Amino acid sequence: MKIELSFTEENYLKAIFSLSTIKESAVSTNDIANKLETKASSVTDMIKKLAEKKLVDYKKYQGVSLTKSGRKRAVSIVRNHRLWEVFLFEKLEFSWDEVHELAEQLEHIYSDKLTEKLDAFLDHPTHDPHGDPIPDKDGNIELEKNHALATIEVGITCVVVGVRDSSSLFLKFLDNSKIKLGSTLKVLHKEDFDNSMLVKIDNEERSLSNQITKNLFIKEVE
Amino acid sequence: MKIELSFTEENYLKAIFSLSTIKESAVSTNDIANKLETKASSVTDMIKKLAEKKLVDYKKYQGVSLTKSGRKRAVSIVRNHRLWEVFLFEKLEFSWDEVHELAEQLEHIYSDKLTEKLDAFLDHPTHDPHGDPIPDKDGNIELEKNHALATIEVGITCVVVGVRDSSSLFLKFLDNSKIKLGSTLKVLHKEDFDNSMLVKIDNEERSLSNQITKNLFIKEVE
DNA sequence: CGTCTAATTTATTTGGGTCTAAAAATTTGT
DNA sequence: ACAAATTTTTAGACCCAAATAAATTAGACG
Repeated sequence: MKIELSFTEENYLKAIFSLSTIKESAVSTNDIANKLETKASSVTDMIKKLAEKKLVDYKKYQGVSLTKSGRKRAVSIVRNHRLWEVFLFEKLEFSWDEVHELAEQLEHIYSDKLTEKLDAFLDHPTHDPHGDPIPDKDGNIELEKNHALATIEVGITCVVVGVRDSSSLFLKFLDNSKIKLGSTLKVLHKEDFDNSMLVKIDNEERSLSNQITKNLFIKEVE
Repeated sequence: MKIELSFTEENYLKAIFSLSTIKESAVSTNDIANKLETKASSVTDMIKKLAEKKLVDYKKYQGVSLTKSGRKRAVSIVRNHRLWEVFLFEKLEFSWDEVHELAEQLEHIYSDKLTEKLDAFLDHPTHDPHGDPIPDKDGNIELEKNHALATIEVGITCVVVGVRDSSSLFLKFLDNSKIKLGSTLKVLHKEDFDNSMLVKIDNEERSLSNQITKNLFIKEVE
């Protein structure tokens, strides 16, 4: 039923998936090479392999896109990755910045049963500790038009368009902090240590914890 | 600090460790080949690699034994394996016979921190779901003076505390036979002809072949 | 048309692991 | 103690996955 894929093949699928959510159009060889820190020629090779396995659609010089089954596979790896991140963060109390590397390993242990049991154990979480949405078991993934503030790069200016966590506690905090819908803010610095962020709001510099930034939806502005 | 080992190298270490707990003396090339279902010549090759990395002591034709650091590494893999088994069994509710295969994968994800956090999360378990002892973080492992059922005298009552052969085939057999950890059984008769045993389990009389009885660890009760 | 850039092909390399066949060392049987 | 049997080691080759450099080709565009 499910083809055995190597570690590397799975990483290519993931990369193509991630690039194609950003770019919409077919993904170029160079983009992939860039993302995976390898050479374009290597990418072409791998693409051919994946095309043979019907995981990507490939026409020479036209870039690649995932087929239905390729996408399915990619999404399920992402699902795995994010579920493990939740596990590591919530149950094992790893810190925010440690979970990614470990999940990179764990995501490749492929067993549908394991994934579903883990999902149930974690109480069907919808987002990982970085604020990224977890695909459901049918492969549906929340279309994030709205990025969490946590995912934004330094230097970008954006406006608040929503919240993920609508608890009164959180809303009260926002109120006190003078952050509201439509507030404009600019990302000045990201602290690797705890992933807190230094932002400028209303010409004031403020530090926001990851807890905050992953629950604030924003839209980039130019 | 810790050398990167391949999946295969780690499996050789595990195999050597497991064989040397049974045999006490140095482990022979053939035994390893047998256990790993490969050829003796391949084993010699790998042994040399491991010897270069100072993980085993190796003198030609004399068999191998683990060095201090080799043993340490092997034990930590076993520790990992068994902790994951506990996790899968207790938290994710996998059945007894499913956990082994998955743990075979998980054990190779090597991170001291992960192991220790997992250990703490599981509340420092001392035995895995098959009844095998979990080494502590310093690499000490409980010396099991578990007897195999095969060695027990007629008339004695005992409880199942583990298995020697943890193949899924064997575990499945036990499952079908309604024999599980903690099952109480009494030895009614030993058949000299084929060394099979007549035992009483759950008030039912059953005959168990020697193949079975020598792979079932039990503890005597009064 | 000529030029530039991105993509592809080809031929090699590297790393990891295994295997066969033959030689060498060890063990066993008498 | 010595020939026979067995185990272990060598040497050489093989296979696979993946990456690479260098040369070639396709497509875009003034």
